Amino acid sequence: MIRKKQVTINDIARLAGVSKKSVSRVLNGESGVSETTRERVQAIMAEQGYRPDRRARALAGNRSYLLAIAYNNPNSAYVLELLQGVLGVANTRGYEVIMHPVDIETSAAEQQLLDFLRRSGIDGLILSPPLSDAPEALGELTRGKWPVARIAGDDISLNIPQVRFDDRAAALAVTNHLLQLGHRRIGFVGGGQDSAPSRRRLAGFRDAMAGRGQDVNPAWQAWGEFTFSSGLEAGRRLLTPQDGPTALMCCNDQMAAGVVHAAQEAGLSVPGDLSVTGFDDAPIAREFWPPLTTVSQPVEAMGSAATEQLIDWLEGRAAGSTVTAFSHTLVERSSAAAAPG
Amino acid sequence: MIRKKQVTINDIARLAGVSKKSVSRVLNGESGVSETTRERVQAIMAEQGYRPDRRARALAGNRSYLLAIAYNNPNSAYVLELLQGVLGVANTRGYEVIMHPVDIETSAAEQQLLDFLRRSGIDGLILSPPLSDAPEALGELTRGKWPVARIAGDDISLNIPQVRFDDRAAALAVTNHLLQLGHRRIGFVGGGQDSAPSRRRLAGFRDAMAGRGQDVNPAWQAWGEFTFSSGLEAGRRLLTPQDGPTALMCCNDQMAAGVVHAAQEAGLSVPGDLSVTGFDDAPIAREFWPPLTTVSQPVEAMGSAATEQLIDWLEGRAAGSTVTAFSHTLVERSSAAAAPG
DNA sequence: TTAGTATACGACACCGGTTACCCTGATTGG
DNA sequence: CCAATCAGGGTAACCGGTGTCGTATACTAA
Repeated sequence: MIRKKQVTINDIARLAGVSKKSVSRVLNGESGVSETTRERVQAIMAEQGYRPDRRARALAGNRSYLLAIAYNNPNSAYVLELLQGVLGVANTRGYEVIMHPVDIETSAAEQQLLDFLRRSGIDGLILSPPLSDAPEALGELTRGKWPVARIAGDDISLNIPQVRFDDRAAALAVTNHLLQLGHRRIGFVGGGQDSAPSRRRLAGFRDAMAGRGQDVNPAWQAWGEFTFSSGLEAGRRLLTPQDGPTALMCCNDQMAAGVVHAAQEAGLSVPGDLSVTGFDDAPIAREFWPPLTTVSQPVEAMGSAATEQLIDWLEGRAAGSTVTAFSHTLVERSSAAAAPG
Repeated sequence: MIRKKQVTINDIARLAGVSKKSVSRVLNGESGVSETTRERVQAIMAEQGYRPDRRARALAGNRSYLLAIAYNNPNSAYVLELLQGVLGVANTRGYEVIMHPVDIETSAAEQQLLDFLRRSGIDGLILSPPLSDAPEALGELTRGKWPVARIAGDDISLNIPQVRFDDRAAALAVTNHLLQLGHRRIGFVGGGQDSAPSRRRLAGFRDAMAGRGQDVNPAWQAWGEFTFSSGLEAGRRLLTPQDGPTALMCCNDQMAAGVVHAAQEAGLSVPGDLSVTGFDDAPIAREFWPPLTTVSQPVEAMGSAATEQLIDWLEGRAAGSTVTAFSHTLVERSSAAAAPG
């Protein structure tokens, strides 16, 4: 195929009247080059539009300039938004990014990821949730011996770069929002009873309720599977003809949508009779009717941060234990309004 | 980072008692090796778990074993499903895949893609819709001079590998479905008036109507932007209190969802009073209520096919003009039912 | 003054494959 | 019987960078 003859390091060296090693030094910002030489070489590189060949660099330097994102999130928009953030910093720092879907049960994920790490020849791996949030899926991977960064809510203070999202605070915020709207009879719809995010969100929910001296009614709690249909079922179970909740906090938008539908089935109007909140700000939150009040994560920024930290670590510019925390934004739409009565 | 000392071609050569060139020949299926030698070498490669180093191969062979997917589709699930198909064949054939989002207006896309092609050092590029379906965005790229494959509905018989989806037949099928349900007053909601898929789908719609001798009523046609809100507006415009359509065929699921909501606003029940069909089988089609009757594309298979053809072409195994056609599957859910009355 | 030590380079091997070219022995055709 | 051909295989250069080490020059310290 048409592969243009590129300018190589040899051309630059010849034009600058120095050895290729010196060009290499300039390229990598190493010391041992005088200021004048450095400038001359840089000028020539710019003039010739020189771009070092990634393949050669990779081979000689025993690296690949390839990063990967491991993902198993059913929310595609989340994955691509994360990718966007990762790509942004990776590309400006000379890396490419490959995607690595993980669709096996988490128990086998560790082995599979270790294998991938060994075979693919990537320089670093970014673990995204929910995979990254399942300790049993990681094990060896997060001991700091592998070039791995992690995006997850929990900070188990591992020796790898981590990006956190404070689920608990986010859940507290939505719940408070409902409380401020006058709701007192508030229920909770979790997803995957064992999932770490759900547990943290439940904790935040309880914090908020406790903060106002409200009891949490176990009869108003249900656990789904993060899907629309499980939300629908949860809604049908929870929305009893009498003594039902006036608001439901759901652990993701799909389930919230299901709950809204269950309410409509039961002849309840949303948000007139029942307020419902989602979580994540997935596309469905916007595309649903009524549009869902929810909380959003700065997903793209989290991707950028993780990548930045990972590359810094790989290149020895920083320790492998950086932790960056991000927080939510409450997105008020129409599925939550003042409590009835 | 822990980078295991890999088995190299030299090790294999030494163990097999041949030159590394011979190992290379075996590796690449070249001739000039006796059957016995070939088998011996292969046995040793297997035994040692030898995997040729992609970087070295890339450097020496002046290739990169990197493919890219250019995408600008707002439907994330579509993009990731495509990726799944692409990854499947790419990986088994020794390639990695990088993602390349394109978010600029199509007029500048061509230059940007050419730039990307030159700078990134990839071996091949897969153009996905809607980008790949906008002739003005491609130009030079699809003249057969660049290592590009295209996934799009139109076959303008270019000299590059192409994968087609027959939008017209799919639209015909959904429309026929509505006709079979007894509908006669059927409207059409397009997206992006100039978009090629919408035009083809309109053609299919007309085919079906003509096939039953039905007129198409221009008052029952509207054009949105492929978004929920534009579907909502279209629905509000079309669903007049009297003399309105009894069914609406929409060009994607988001718009169909918007239309359904408009119907509910207007006091119409779906599918009782109005049947609505979507297109694409996006997640929302399942997550919406009522779940949308729609048509789905074999997206993953299309990704695989495009990749297969592209690699075959790159490796000189096939001509660059292969065209593979795929067709729809009608997904009957609950948003379309028998015509009222 | 002399030795010691940074500083600023260059030479050269090397990363792990591929490409271009050469060599040898056996077979075949005339 | 000899030349041409071909299957089978080896040698060495090369792809475009980086790592290691040697060395000349200038500067510093004793």
